[in-house]
Amino acid sequence: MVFHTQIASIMEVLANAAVAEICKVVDDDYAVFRLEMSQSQKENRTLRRKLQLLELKVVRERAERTIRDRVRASRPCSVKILDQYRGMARAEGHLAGGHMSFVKPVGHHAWRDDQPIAIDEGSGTSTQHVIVIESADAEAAGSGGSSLVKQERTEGEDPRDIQTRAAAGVAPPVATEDLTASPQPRTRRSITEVSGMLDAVLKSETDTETLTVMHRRLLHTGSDHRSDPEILGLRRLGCPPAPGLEYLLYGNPNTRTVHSHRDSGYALETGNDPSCSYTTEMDPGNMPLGLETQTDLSRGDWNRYSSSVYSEGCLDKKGEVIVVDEVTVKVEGDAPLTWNVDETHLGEGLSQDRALLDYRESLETNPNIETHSPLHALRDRDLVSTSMGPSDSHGRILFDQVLNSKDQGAQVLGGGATSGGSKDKPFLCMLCNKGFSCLQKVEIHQRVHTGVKPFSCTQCHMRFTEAGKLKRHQRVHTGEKPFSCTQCQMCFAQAGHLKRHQRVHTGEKPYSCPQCHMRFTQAGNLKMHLKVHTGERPFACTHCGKRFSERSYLRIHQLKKHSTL
DNA sequence: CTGGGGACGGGGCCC
DNA sequence: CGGGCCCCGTCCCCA
Repeated sequence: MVFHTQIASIMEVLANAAVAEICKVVDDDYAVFRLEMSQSQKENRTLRRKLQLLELKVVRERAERTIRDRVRASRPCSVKILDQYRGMARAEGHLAGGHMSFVKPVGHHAWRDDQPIAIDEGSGTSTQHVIVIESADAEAAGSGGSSLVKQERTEGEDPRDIQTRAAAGVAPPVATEDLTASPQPRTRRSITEVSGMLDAVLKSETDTETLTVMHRRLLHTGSDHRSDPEILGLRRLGCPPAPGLEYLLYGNPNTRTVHSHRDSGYALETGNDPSCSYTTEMDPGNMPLGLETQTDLSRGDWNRYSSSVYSEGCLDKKGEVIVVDEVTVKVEGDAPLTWNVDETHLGEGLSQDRALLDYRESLETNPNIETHSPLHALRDRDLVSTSMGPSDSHGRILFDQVLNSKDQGAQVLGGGATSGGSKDKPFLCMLCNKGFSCLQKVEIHQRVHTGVKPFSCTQCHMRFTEAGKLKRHQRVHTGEKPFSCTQCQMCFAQAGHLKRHQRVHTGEKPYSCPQCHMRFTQAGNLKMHLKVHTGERPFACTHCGKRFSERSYLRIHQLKKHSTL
Protein backbone atom coordinates (compact mmCIF):
# COMPACT_ATOMS: atom_id res chain seq x y z
CA MET A 1 0.00 0.00 0.00
CA VAL A 2 2.78 2.32 0.99
CA PHE A 3 4.66 1.30 -2.16
CA HIS A 4 1.77 2.23 -4.37
CA THR A 5 1.51 5.52 -2.61
CA GLN A 6 5.19 6.24 -3.24
CA ILE A 7 4.89 5.26 -6.87
CA ALA A 8 1.94 7.58 -7.28
CA SER A 9 3.84 10.38 -5.67
CA ILE A 10 6.84 9.83 -7.91
CA MET A 11 4.61 9.72 -10.97
CA GLU A 12 3.00 12.97 -9.97
CA VAL A 13 6.37 14.61 -9.53
CA LEU A 14 7.52 13.32 -12.89
CA ALA A 15 4.34 14.48 -14.49
CA ASN A 16 4.68 17.94 -13.04
CA ALA A 17 8.26 18.07 -14.15
CA ALA A 18 7.25 17.06 -17.63
CA VAL A 19 4.53 19.65 -17.77
CA ALA A 20 6.92 22.28 -16.55
CA GLU A 21 9.42 21.28 -19.18
CA ILE A 22 6.82 21.39 -21.89
CA CYS A 23 5.62 24.78 -20.75
CA LYS A 24 9.14 26.08 -20.74
CA VAL A 25 9.71 24.89 -24.26
CA VAL A 26 6.45 26.37 -25.41
CA ASP A 27 7.20 29.65 -23.71
CA ASP A 28 10.60 29.84 -25.28
CA ASP A 29 9.25 29.08 -28.69
CA TYR A 30 6.46 31.53 -28.17
CA ALA A 31 8.91 34.21 -27.14
CA VAL A 32 10.95 33.59 -30.22
CA PHE A 33 7.85 33.56 -32.29
CA ARG A 34 6.67 36.82 -30.81
CA LEU A 35 10.03 38.36 -31.39
CA GLU A 36 9.97 37.28 -34.98
CA MET A 37 6.43 38.54 -35.32
CA SER A 38 7.28 41.90 -33.91
CA GLN A 39 10.25 42.21 -36.20
CA SER A 40 8.13 41.28 -39.15
CA GLN A 41 5.51 43.75 -38.18
CA LYS A 42 8.10 46.40 -37.77
CA GLU A 43 9.50 45.69 -41.18
CA ASN A 44 6.01 45.64 -42.57
CA ARG A 45 5.29 49.07 -41.14
CA THR A 46 8.50 50.43 -42.47
CA LEU A 47 7.81 49.08 -45.93
CA ARG A 48 4.29 50.37 -45.82
CA ARG A 49 5.49 53.79 -44.86
CA LYS A 50 7.98 53.79 -47.67
CA LEU A 51 5.28 52.69 -50.05
CA GLN A 52 3.04 55.50 -48.94
CA LEU A 53 5.78 58.00 -49.39
CA LEU A 54 6.48 56.71 -52.83
CA GLU A 55 2.83 56.82 -53.73
CA LEU A 56 2.54 60.31 -52.42
CA LYS A 57 5.53 61.45 -54.38
CA VAL A 58 4.17 59.93 -57.52
CA VAL A 59 0.83 61.53 -56.95
CA ARG A 60 2.35 64.85 -56.15
CA GLU A 61 4.67 64.89 -59.10
CA ARG A 62 2.00 63.85 -61.50
CA ALA A 63 -0.52 66.27 -60.15
CA GLU A 64 1.92 69.09 -60.02
CA ARG A 65 3.02 68.43 -63.52
CA THR A 66 -0.52 68.32 -64.76
CA ILE A 67 -1.71 71.23 -62.74
CA ARG A 68 1.31 73.24 -63.66
CA ASP A 69 0.24 72.80 -67.21
CA ARG A 70 -3.16 73.98 -66.24
CA VAL A 71 -1.71 76.95 -64.46
CA ARG A 72 0.09 77.88 -67.58
CA ALA A 73 -3.23 77.80 -69.27
CA SER A 74 -4.50 80.13 -66.56
CA ARG A 75 -6.83 77.79 -64.81
CA PRO A 76 -7.88 79.38 -61.55
CA CYS A 77 -9.25 76.23 -60.03
CA SER A 78 -6.10 74.41 -60.91
CA VAL A 79 -4.18 76.92 -58.96
CA LYS A 80 -6.30 76.22 -55.98
CA ILE A 81 -5.70 72.55 -56.27
CA LEU A 82 -2.02 73.15 -56.65
CA ASP A 83 -1.90 75.28 -53.58
CA GLN A 84 -3.73 72.72 -51.63
CA TYR A 85 -1.66 69.99 -53.03
CA ARG A 86 1.50 71.72 -52.06
CA GLY A 87 0.18 71.87 -48.58
CA MET A 88 -0.25 68.18 -48.58
CA ALA A 89 3.09 67.59 -50.16
CA ARG A 90 4.84 69.67 -47.57
CA ALA A 91 3.40 67.53 -44.90
CA GLU A 92 4.11 64.29 -46.58
CA GLY A 93 7.08 63.55 -44.44
CA HIS A 94 4.82 63.49 -41.46
CA LEU A 95 1.86 61.91 -42.97
CA ALA A 96 2.81 58.37 -42.37
CA GLY A 97 1.59 58.52 -38.87
CA GLY A 98 -1.99 57.99 -38.10
CA HIS A 99 -2.44 61.22 -36.32
CA MET A 100 -1.40 64.70 -37.07
CA SER A 101 -2.39 68.23 -36.47
CA PHE A 102 -1.94 71.20 -38.66
CA VAL A 103 -1.54 74.42 -36.85
CA LYS A 104 -1.75 77.64 -38.67
CA PRO A 105 0.46 80.42 -37.47
CA VAL A 106 -1.39 83.09 -35.67
CA GLY A 107 -1.93 86.40 -37.25
CA HIS A 108 -2.46 85.05 -40.69
CA HIS A 109 -5.72 84.68 -42.36
CA ALA A 110 -4.72 82.08 -44.76
CA TRP A 111 -2.28 79.39 -45.47
CA ARG A 112 0.62 80.64 -47.42
CA ASP A 113 3.19 78.83 -49.37
CA ASP A 114 6.00 80.39 -47.44
CA GLN A 115 4.53 79.62 -44.10
CA PRO A 116 5.74 76.60 -42.24
CA ILE A 117 3.10 74.17 -41.32
CA ALA A 118 3.70 72.73 -37.94
CA ILE A 119 2.68 69.18 -37.70
CA ASP A 120 2.15 67.38 -34.51
CA GLU A 121 2.36 63.77 -35.27
CA GLY A 122 0.91 61.43 -32.79
CA SER A 123 0.91 57.73 -32.57
CA GLY A 124 -2.76 57.04 -32.66
CA THR A 125 -4.13 54.71 -35.21
CA SER A 126 -7.74 55.55 -34.85
CA THR A 127 -9.95 54.93 -37.80
CA GLN A 128 -11.83 58.12 -37.30
CA HIS A 129 -10.34 61.54 -37.11
CA VAL A 130 -12.09 64.79 -36.65
CA ILE A 131 -10.62 67.92 -38.08
CA VAL A 132 -11.91 71.00 -36.38
CA ILE A 133 -11.16 74.29 -37.96
CA GLU A 134 -11.69 77.16 -35.69
CA SER A 135 -11.50 80.71 -36.70
CA ALA A 136 -12.04 83.68 -34.61
CA ASP A 137 -15.28 85.52 -34.66
CA ALA A 138 -16.00 88.29 -37.02
CA GLU A 139 -14.65 90.96 -34.76
CA ALA A 140 -11.37 89.20 -34.26
CA ALA A 141 -11.12 88.54 -37.94
CA GLY A 142 -11.71 92.13 -38.69
CA SER A 143 -9.01 93.27 -36.35
CA GLY A 144 -6.47 91.00 -37.79
CA GLY A 145 -6.37 88.74 -34.79
CA SER A 146 -7.85 85.82 -36.51
CA SER A 147 -6.44 82.51 -35.63
CA LEU A 148 -7.09 79.19 -37.09
CA VAL A 149 -6.41 75.87 -35.56
CA LYS A 150 -6.97 72.85 -37.64
CA GLN A 151 -6.96 69.81 -35.51
CA GLU A 152 -7.37 66.20 -36.06
CA ARG A 153 -8.53 64.44 -33.00
CA THR A 154 -7.98 60.81 -32.41
CA GLU A 155 -11.01 58.98 -31.27
CA GLY A 156 -11.05 58.49 -27.59
CA GLU A 157 -8.31 60.94 -27.02
CA ASP A 158 -8.81 63.86 -24.78
CA PRO A 159 -9.27 66.87 -26.99
CA ARG A 160 -7.58 69.01 -24.42
CA ASP A 161 -4.45 67.02 -24.94
CA ILE A 162 -4.54 67.80 -28.57
CA GLN A 163 -5.10 71.42 -27.94
CA THR A 164 -2.28 71.54 -25.50
CA ARG A 165 0.00 69.76 -27.84
CA ALA A 166 -1.04 71.91 -30.71
CA ALA A 167 -0.49 75.02 -28.72
CA ALA A 168 2.74 74.10 -27.05
CA GLY A 169 4.45 71.90 -29.52
CA VAL A 170 4.78 74.27 -32.38
CA ALA A 171 6.00 77.70 -33.05
CA PRO A 172 4.79 80.34 -33.54
CA PRO A 173 2.37 80.16 -30.64
CA VAL A 174 -1.17 79.47 -31.48
CA ALA A 175 -4.14 80.80 -29.72
CA THR A 176 -6.35 77.86 -29.15
CA GLU A 177 -9.94 78.10 -28.28
CA ASP A 178 -12.08 76.07 -26.05
CA LEU A 179 -14.32 74.17 -28.33
CA THR A 180 -17.18 74.12 -25.92
CA ALA A 181 -16.99 77.23 -23.85
CA SER A 182 -17.09 80.14 -26.20
CA PRO A 183 -20.55 81.48 -26.82
CA GLN A 184 -19.28 84.00 -29.29
CA PRO A 185 -20.27 83.75 -32.86
CA ARG A 186 -17.62 81.98 -34.74
CA THR A 187 -16.96 79.79 -37.60
CA ARG A 188 -16.58 76.15 -37.01
CA ARG A 189 -16.09 73.47 -39.50
CA SER A 190 -15.52 69.92 -38.68
CA ILE A 191 -14.68 67.24 -41.10
CA THR A 192 -15.02 63.61 -40.33
CA GLU A 193 -13.01 61.18 -42.29
CA VAL A 194 -13.88 57.58 -42.16
CA SER A 195 -10.36 56.53 -42.70
CA GLY A 196 -7.57 58.19 -40.92
CA MET A 197 -4.60 56.90 -42.80
CA LEU A 198 -2.84 58.78 -45.45
CA ASP A 199 -4.20 56.67 -48.20
CA ALA A 200 -7.57 57.89 -47.17
CA VAL A 201 -6.46 61.38 -47.94
CA LEU A 202 -4.74 60.70 -51.15
CA LYS A 203 -5.76 57.62 -52.94
CA SER A 204 -3.46 56.55 -55.65
CA GLU A 205 -4.46 54.04 -58.21
CA THR A 206 -2.61 52.69 -61.15
CA ASP A 207 -3.28 55.53 -63.46
CA THR A 208 -5.81 57.68 -61.79
CA GLU A 209 -5.58 60.02 -58.90
CA THR A 210 -8.65 61.55 -57.57
CA LEU A 211 -8.54 64.63 -55.55
CA THR A 212 -11.72 65.87 -54.13
CA VAL A 213 -11.57 69.42 -53.16
CA MET A 214 -14.25 70.85 -51.06
CA HIS A 215 -14.26 74.30 -52.32
CA ARG A 216 -16.70 76.54 -50.71
CA ARG A 217 -18.73 78.88 -52.71
CA LEU A 218 -16.81 81.99 -53.27
CA LEU A 219 -18.01 85.42 -53.73
CA HIS A 220 -15.58 87.49 -55.57
CA THR A 221 -16.74 90.97 -54.99
CA GLY A 222 -15.99 94.32 -56.31
CA SER A 223 -16.53 95.73 -59.70
CA ASP A 224 -12.85 96.10 -60.21
CA HIS A 225 -12.32 92.43 -59.57
CA ARG A 226 -12.48 90.85 -62.86
CA SER A 227 -14.29 87.63 -63.20
CA ASP A 228 -11.88 86.67 -65.82
CA PRO A 229 -10.72 83.24 -64.74
CA GLU A 230 -7.28 83.96 -66.00
CA ILE A 231 -6.83 86.92 -63.79
CA LEU A 232 -8.43 85.23 -60.86
CA GLY A 233 -6.28 82.22 -61.30
CA LEU A 234 -3.07 84.16 -61.50
CA ARG A 235 -3.91 86.24 -58.54
CA ARG A 236 -4.81 83.26 -56.51
CA LEU A 237 -1.47 81.73 -57.17
CA GLY A 238 -0.01 83.60 -54.29
CA CYS A 239 -3.25 83.82 -52.53
CA PRO A 240 -4.08 80.73 -50.58
CA PRO A 241 -7.54 80.21 -49.22
CA ALA A 242 -8.65 82.57 -46.61
CA PRO A 243 -10.32 81.28 -43.50
CA GLY A 244 -13.58 82.13 -45.04
CA LEU A 245 -12.91 79.49 -47.60
CA GLU A 246 -12.13 75.89 -47.44
CA TYR A 247 -9.73 73.93 -49.46
CA LEU A 248 -9.97 70.50 -48.09
CA LEU A 249 -8.90 67.24 -49.49
CA TYR A 250 -10.83 64.11 -49.07
CA GLY A 251 -9.76 60.70 -50.01
CA ASN A 252 -13.14 59.16 -50.22
CA PRO A 253 -15.82 61.49 -51.34
CA ASN A 254 -18.47 58.91 -50.82
CA THR A 255 -17.87 58.62 -47.15
CA ARG A 256 -16.98 62.10 -46.19
CA THR A 257 -19.17 64.15 -44.03
CA VAL A 258 -18.86 67.84 -43.85
CA HIS A 259 -20.57 69.90 -41.27
CA SER A 260 -20.16 73.55 -41.00
CA HIS A 261 -21.92 76.10 -38.93
CA ARG A 262 -21.52 79.71 -39.50
CA ASP A 263 -22.84 82.09 -37.04
CA SER A 264 -21.42 85.13 -38.57
CA GLY A 265 -20.58 86.26 -41.96
CA TYR A 266 -17.34 88.01 -42.49
CA ALA A 267 -15.26 89.44 -45.19
CA LEU A 268 -11.71 88.40 -45.35
CA GLU A 269 -8.76 89.66 -47.15
CA THR A 270 -5.77 87.57 -47.80
CA GLY A 271 -2.46 89.14 -47.37
CA ASN A 272 -2.10 92.44 -49.04
CA ASP A 273 -3.60 91.46 -52.24
CA PRO A 274 -6.97 93.05 -52.54
CA SER A 275 -7.81 90.83 -55.39
CA CYS A 276 -8.03 88.01 -52.94
CA SER A 277 -10.82 89.60 -51.05
CA TYR A 278 -13.69 87.29 -50.60
CA THR A 279 -16.80 87.49 -48.64
CA THR A 280 -18.74 84.61 -47.36
CA GLU A 281 -22.09 84.08 -48.85
CA MET A 282 -23.99 84.21 -45.61
CA ASP A 283 -25.09 87.23 -43.82
CA PRO A 284 -26.34 86.68 -40.31
CA GLY A 285 -29.26 88.90 -40.89
CA ASN A 286 -30.31 87.67 -44.21
CA MET A 287 -29.07 84.17 -44.19
CA PRO A 288 -30.07 82.16 -41.17
CA LEU A 289 -28.85 79.08 -42.88
CA GLY A 290 -26.23 76.60 -41.99
CA LEU A 291 -24.07 74.72 -44.34
CA GLU A 292 -26.44 71.84 -44.14
CA THR A 293 -28.67 73.94 -46.27
CA GLN A 294 -25.82 75.33 -48.14
CA THR A 295 -24.54 72.02 -49.28
CA ASP A 296 -27.89 71.02 -50.55
CA LEU A 297 -29.02 74.13 -52.16
CA SER A 298 -32.16 74.07 -54.05
CA ARG A 299 -32.83 76.85 -56.40
CA GLY A 300 -34.69 78.66 -53.71
CA ASP A 301 -31.81 78.38 -51.32
CA TRP A 302 -29.52 79.58 -53.93
CA ASN A 303 -31.69 82.56 -54.51
CA ARG A 304 -31.68 83.26 -50.84
CA TYR A 305 -28.01 82.89 -50.76
CA SER A 306 -27.39 85.32 -53.50
CA SER A 307 -30.02 87.72 -52.37
CA SER A 308 -28.10 88.47 -49.25
CA VAL A 309 -25.20 89.55 -51.32
CA TYR A 310 -27.15 92.02 -53.28
CA SER A 311 -29.19 93.23 -50.39
CA GLU A 312 -26.04 93.84 -48.43
CA GLY A 313 -24.82 96.09 -51.09
CA CYS A 314 -21.69 94.05 -51.43
CA LEU A 315 -22.13 94.05 -55.13
CA ASP A 316 -22.87 96.97 -57.20
CA LYS A 317 -24.51 96.71 -60.50
CA LYS A 318 -21.35 95.45 -62.00
CA GLY A 319 -20.69 93.10 -59.14
CA GLU A 320 -20.28 89.53 -59.84
CA VAL A 321 -20.80 86.27 -58.15
CA ILE A 322 -18.53 83.41 -58.74
CA VAL A 323 -19.76 80.19 -57.39
CA VAL A 324 -17.71 77.11 -57.33
CA ASP A 325 -18.93 74.34 -55.21
CA GLU A 326 -17.60 70.95 -54.47
CA VAL A 327 -15.28 69.99 -57.23
CA THR A 328 -13.76 66.68 -58.00
CA VAL A 329 -10.57 66.86 -59.98
CA LYS A 330 -9.70 63.79 -61.87
CA VAL A 331 -6.19 63.57 -63.14
CA GLU A 332 -5.96 60.75 -65.56
CA GLY A 333 -2.45 60.42 -66.74
CA ASP A 334 -1.66 63.40 -68.88
CA ALA A 335 -5.19 63.86 -69.98
CA PRO A 336 -6.75 67.25 -69.48
CA LEU A 337 -8.40 67.95 -66.24
CA THR A 338 -12.06 67.41 -66.07
CA TRP A 339 -14.07 69.19 -63.47
CA ASN A 340 -17.06 67.47 -62.11
CA VAL A 341 -19.22 69.24 -59.65
CA ASP A 342 -21.32 67.06 -57.49
CA GLU A 343 -24.71 67.95 -58.76
CA THR A 344 -26.42 66.38 -55.85
CA HIS A 345 -25.27 69.34 -53.86
CA LEU A 346 -26.09 71.90 -56.39
CA GLY A 347 -29.02 73.91 -57.30
CA GLU A 348 -29.89 74.92 -60.74
CA GLY A 349 -27.61 77.87 -60.71
CA LEU A 350 -24.73 75.79 -59.57
CA SER A 351 -25.25 73.30 -62.28
CA GLN A 352 -24.63 76.12 -64.61
CA ASP A 353 -21.30 76.56 -63.01
CA ARG A 354 -20.48 72.97 -63.51
CA ALA A 355 -21.44 73.33 -67.12
CA LEU A 356 -19.38 76.45 -67.22
CA LEU A 357 -16.33 74.60 -66.06
CA ASP A 358 -16.88 71.63 -68.26
CA TYR A 359 -17.63 73.73 -71.23
CA ARG A 360 -14.73 76.07 -70.77
CA GLU A 361 -12.49 73.11 -70.28
CA SER A 362 -13.68 71.54 -73.45
CA LEU A 363 -13.25 74.77 -75.30
CA GLU A 364 -9.64 75.04 -74.46
CA THR A 365 -8.72 71.44 -74.85
CA ASN A 366 -10.66 70.48 -77.90
CA PRO A 367 -9.54 72.33 -80.99
CA ASN A 368 -12.64 71.24 -82.82
CA ILE A 369 -14.88 72.75 -80.28
CA GLU A 370 -12.76 75.80 -80.18
CA THR A 371 -13.17 76.27 -83.86
CA HIS A 372 -16.91 76.36 -83.61
CA SER A 373 -17.31 77.51 -80.09
CA PRO A 374 -19.56 80.46 -79.46
CA LEU A 375 -16.98 81.69 -77.06
CA HIS A 376 -14.49 82.31 -79.76
CA ALA A 377 -17.14 83.32 -82.15
CA LEU A 378 -18.22 85.93 -79.71
CA ARG A 379 -14.71 87.05 -79.10
CA ASP A 380 -14.31 87.56 -82.77
CA ARG A 381 -17.38 89.60 -83.11
CA ASP A 382 -16.69 93.20 -82.58
CA LEU A 383 -20.18 94.12 -81.76
CA VAL A 384 -20.67 91.68 -78.98
CA SER A 385 -17.18 91.74 -77.72
CA THR A 386 -17.44 95.45 -77.44
CA SER A 387 -20.66 95.33 -75.56
CA MET A 388 -19.66 92.52 -73.27
CA GLY A 389 -15.96 92.63 -73.50
CA PRO A 390 -13.33 91.88 -70.91
CA SER A 391 -13.46 95.40 -69.65
CA ASP A 392 -16.88 94.70 -68.34
CA SER A 393 -16.73 92.11 -65.66
CA HIS A 394 -20.42 91.88 -65.35
CA GLY A 395 -20.78 91.39 -68.99
CA ARG A 396 -18.08 88.82 -68.89
CA ILE A 397 -19.77 86.68 -66.33
CA LEU A 398 -22.97 86.96 -68.25
CA PHE A 399 -20.99 86.13 -71.27
CA ASP A 400 -19.74 82.92 -69.76
CA GLN A 401 -23.02 81.95 -68.26
CA VAL A 402 -24.77 82.51 -71.49
CA LEU A 403 -22.41 80.18 -73.15
CA ASN A 404 -23.34 77.50 -70.73
CA SER A 405 -27.05 77.78 -70.68
CA LYS A 406 -28.90 74.72 -71.67
CA ASP A 407 -30.06 75.86 -75.03
CA GLN A 408 -26.82 77.28 -76.20
CA GLY A 409 -26.20 74.58 -78.70
CA ALA A 410 -29.41 75.00 -80.53
CA GLN A 411 -29.26 78.73 -80.62
CA VAL A 412 -25.66 79.52 -81.01
CA LEU A 413 -23.95 76.55 -82.46
CA GLY A 414 -26.82 75.98 -84.76
CA GLY A 415 -26.41 79.47 -86.03
CA GLY A 416 -30.07 79.84 -86.77
CA ALA A 417 -30.99 83.47 -86.95
CA THR A 418 -34.52 83.80 -85.81
CA SER A 419 -35.11 87.44 -85.35
CA GLY A 420 -31.75 88.86 -86.22
CA GLY A 421 -30.54 92.31 -85.63
CA SER A 422 -31.50 95.39 -87.46
CA LYS A 423 -30.00 98.81 -87.73
CA ASP A 424 -32.07 100.10 -84.83
CA LYS A 425 -31.38 96.99 -82.79
CA PRO A 426 -27.76 96.20 -83.40
CA PHE A 427 -27.09 94.43 -80.10
CA LEU A 428 -27.79 90.77 -80.33
CA CYS A 429 -28.42 88.15 -77.73
CA MET A 430 -26.23 85.28 -78.70
CA LEU A 431 -28.68 82.79 -77.35
CA CYS A 432 -31.92 83.70 -79.02
CA ASN A 433 -30.47 86.10 -81.55
CA LYS A 434 -32.83 88.81 -80.52
CA GLY A 435 -31.87 92.33 -81.32
CA PHE A 436 -31.82 95.17 -78.83
CA SER A 437 -31.22 98.83 -79.12
CA CYS A 438 -28.61 99.10 -76.42
CA LEU A 439 -26.25 97.04 -74.35
CA GLN A 440 -28.23 97.39 -71.15
CA LYS A 441 -31.25 95.82 -72.72
CA VAL A 442 -29.15 92.91 -73.86
CA GLU A 443 -27.91 92.39 -70.35
CA ILE A 444 -31.38 92.59 -68.88
CA HIS A 445 -32.70 90.25 -71.46
CA GLN A 446 -29.93 87.75 -70.89
CA ARG A 447 -30.96 87.40 -67.31
CA VAL A 448 -33.67 85.21 -68.74
CA HIS A 449 -30.98 82.83 -69.90
CA THR A 450 -28.52 83.22 -67.10
CA GLY A 451 -30.86 83.34 -64.16
CA VAL A 452 -29.13 86.41 -62.83
CA LYS A 453 -31.49 88.27 -60.53
CA PRO A 454 -29.78 91.33 -59.18
CA PHE A 455 -32.74 92.81 -57.36
CA SER A 456 -33.55 91.22 -54.05
CA CYS A 457 -36.30 91.97 -51.60
CA THR A 458 -35.21 93.16 -48.20
CA GLN A 459 -38.27 91.67 -46.55
CA CYS A 460 -37.94 88.23 -47.93
CA HIS A 461 -35.46 86.47 -50.16
CA MET A 462 -37.25 86.83 -53.41
CA ARG A 463 -35.09 88.02 -56.23
CA PHE A 464 -35.98 89.58 -59.52
CA THR A 465 -34.42 90.36 -62.79
CA GLU A 466 -35.80 93.87 -62.93
CA ALA A 467 -36.15 96.63 -60.43
CA GLY A 468 -39.73 97.23 -61.39
CA LYS A 469 -40.68 93.70 -60.57
CA LEU A 470 -39.07 94.04 -57.20
CA LYS A 471 -41.05 97.18 -56.61
CA ARG A 472 -44.22 95.40 -57.56
CA HIS A 473 -43.38 92.50 -55.33
CA GLN A 474 -42.78 94.71 -52.33
CA ARG A 475 -46.43 95.62 -52.32
CA VAL A 476 -46.93 92.16 -50.92
CA HIS A 477 -45.15 93.29 -47.78
CA THR A 478 -46.47 96.81 -47.64
CA GLY A 479 -50.02 95.84 -48.40
CA GLU A 480 -50.23 98.63 -50.88
CA LYS A 481 -52.95 98.11 -53.46
CA PRO A 482 -52.98 101.19 -55.60
CA PHE A 483 -55.33 99.81 -58.24
CA SER A 484 -58.91 100.14 -57.07
CA CYS A 485 -62.03 99.11 -58.89
CA THR A 486 -64.43 101.89 -59.78
CA GLN A 487 -67.37 99.51 -59.62
CA CYS A 488 -66.71 98.05 -56.20
CA GLN A 489 -64.35 98.46 -53.30
CA MET A 490 -61.88 95.93 -54.47
CA CYS A 491 -58.26 97.01 -54.63
CA PHE A 492 -55.37 95.24 -56.23
CA ALA A 493 -51.64 95.36 -56.11
CA GLN A 494 -51.27 94.84 -59.81
CA ALA A 495 -52.96 96.69 -62.57
CA GLY A 496 -53.50 93.53 -64.50
CA HIS A 497 -55.40 92.06 -61.64
CA LEU A 498 -57.72 95.02 -61.60
CA LYS A 499 -58.31 94.68 -65.28
CA ARG A 500 -58.99 91.03 -64.89
CA HIS A 501 -61.32 91.70 -62.01
CA GLN A 502 -63.34 94.22 -63.94
CA ARG A 503 -64.55 91.48 -66.22
CA VAL A 504 -66.70 90.48 -63.31
CA HIS A 505 -68.59 93.71 -63.75
CA THR A 506 -68.52 93.85 -67.51
CA GLY A 507 -69.42 90.22 -67.93
CA GLU A 508 -66.74 89.82 -70.49
CA LYS A 509 -65.60 86.25 -70.92
CA PRO A 510 -62.95 86.28 -73.56
CA TYR A 511 -61.87 82.69 -73.05
CA SER A 512 -64.20 80.24 -74.70
CA CYS A 513 -63.95 76.50 -74.74
CA PRO A 514 -63.53 75.04 -78.21
CA GLN A 515 -65.23 71.84 -77.10
CA CYS A 516 -68.37 73.31 -75.62
CA HIS A 517 -69.96 76.67 -75.16
CA MET A 518 -68.44 77.43 -71.87
CA ARG A 519 -66.78 80.80 -71.58
CA PHE A 520 -64.47 82.09 -68.92
CA THR A 521 -63.14 85.34 -67.63
CA GLN A 522 -59.71 83.91 -67.01
CA ALA A 523 -57.49 81.81 -69.16
CA GLY A 524 -56.51 79.65 -66.27
CA ASN A 525 -60.05 78.73 -65.61
CA LEU A 526 -60.50 77.74 -69.20
CA LYS A 527 -57.45 75.63 -68.97
CA MET A 528 -58.84 73.91 -65.95
CA HIS A 529 -62.08 73.45 -67.72
CA LEU A 530 -60.43 71.83 -70.69
CA LYS A 531 -59.56 68.94 -68.48
CA VAL A 532 -63.20 68.13 -68.46
CA HIS A 533 -62.93 67.31 -72.12
CA THR A 534 -60.09 64.90 -71.73
CA GLY A 535 -60.43 61.19 -71.53
CA GLU A 536 -60.51 61.46 -67.82
CA ARG A 537 -64.11 62.60 -68.10
CA PRO A 538 -65.78 59.95 -70.17
CA PHE A 539 -69.36 60.87 -69.32
CA ALA A 540 -70.60 63.69 -71.53
CA CYS A 541 -73.90 65.49 -71.37
CA THR A 542 -75.86 65.02 -74.57
CA HIS A 543 -77.38 68.45 -74.21
CA CYS A 544 -74.45 70.74 -73.55
CA GLY A 545 -71.52 68.46 -74.10
CA LYS A 546 -70.25 68.82 -70.60
CA ARG A 547 -68.36 65.82 -69.41
CA PHE A 548 -68.05 64.17 -66.07
CA SER A 549 -65.75 61.68 -64.56
CA GLU A 550 -68.60 59.76 -62.92
CA ARG A 551 -71.92 58.71 -64.32
CA SER A 552 -73.63 59.88 -61.17
CA TYR A 553 -72.26 63.35 -61.72
CA LEU A 554 -73.69 63.37 -65.22
CA ARG A 555 -77.08 62.26 -63.97
CA ILE A 556 -77.12 64.99 -61.36
CA HIS A 557 -76.09 67.52 -63.97
CA GLN A 558 -78.79 66.43 -66.43
CA LEU A 559 -81.38 66.38 -63.71
CA LYS A 560 -80.60 69.87 -62.58
CA LYS A 561 -79.69 71.55 -65.84
CA HIS A 562 -81.82 69.77 -68.35
CA SER A 563 -84.45 68.05 -66.15
CA THR A 564 -83.76 64.70 -67.76
CA LEU A 565 -82.31 61.41 -66.64
C1' DC B 1 -66.93 64.28 -50.18
C1' DT B 2 -65.84 65.49 -54.75
C1' DG B 3 -65.87 68.02 -59.02
C1' DG B 4 -66.23 72.30 -61.29
C1' DG B 5 -66.27 77.22 -61.82
C1' DG B 6 -65.19 82.00 -60.17
C1' DA B 7 -61.89 84.89 -58.44
C1' DC B 8 -57.54 86.52 -56.57
C1' DG B 9 -52.31 86.59 -55.52
C1' DG B 10 -47.83 86.32 -57.17
C1' DG B 11 -44.30 85.99 -60.50
C1' DG B 12 -42.28 85.63 -65.44
C1' DC B 13 -41.72 87.66 -69.66
C1' DC B 14 -42.15 91.01 -73.27
C1' DC B 15 -42.95 95.59 -75.02
C1' DC C 1 -39.70 102.38 -65.44
C1' DG C 2 -44.15 101.02 -66.10
C1' DG C 3 -47.78 98.55 -68.57
C1' DG C 4 -49.62 94.49 -70.32
C1' DC C 5 -50.27 89.75 -70.76
C1' DC C 6 -49.69 85.23 -69.34
C1' DC C 7 -49.14 81.30 -66.25
C1' DC C 8 -49.59 78.91 -62.02
C1' DG C 9 -51.33 78.14 -57.58
C1' DT C 10 -54.78 78.71 -54.32
C1' DC C 11 -59.09 79.72 -52.04
C1' DC C 12 -63.95 79.88 -51.98
C1' DC C 13 -68.44 78.59 -53.26
C1' DC C 14 -71.79 75.70 -55.27
C1' DA C 15 -73.73 71.53 -57.16
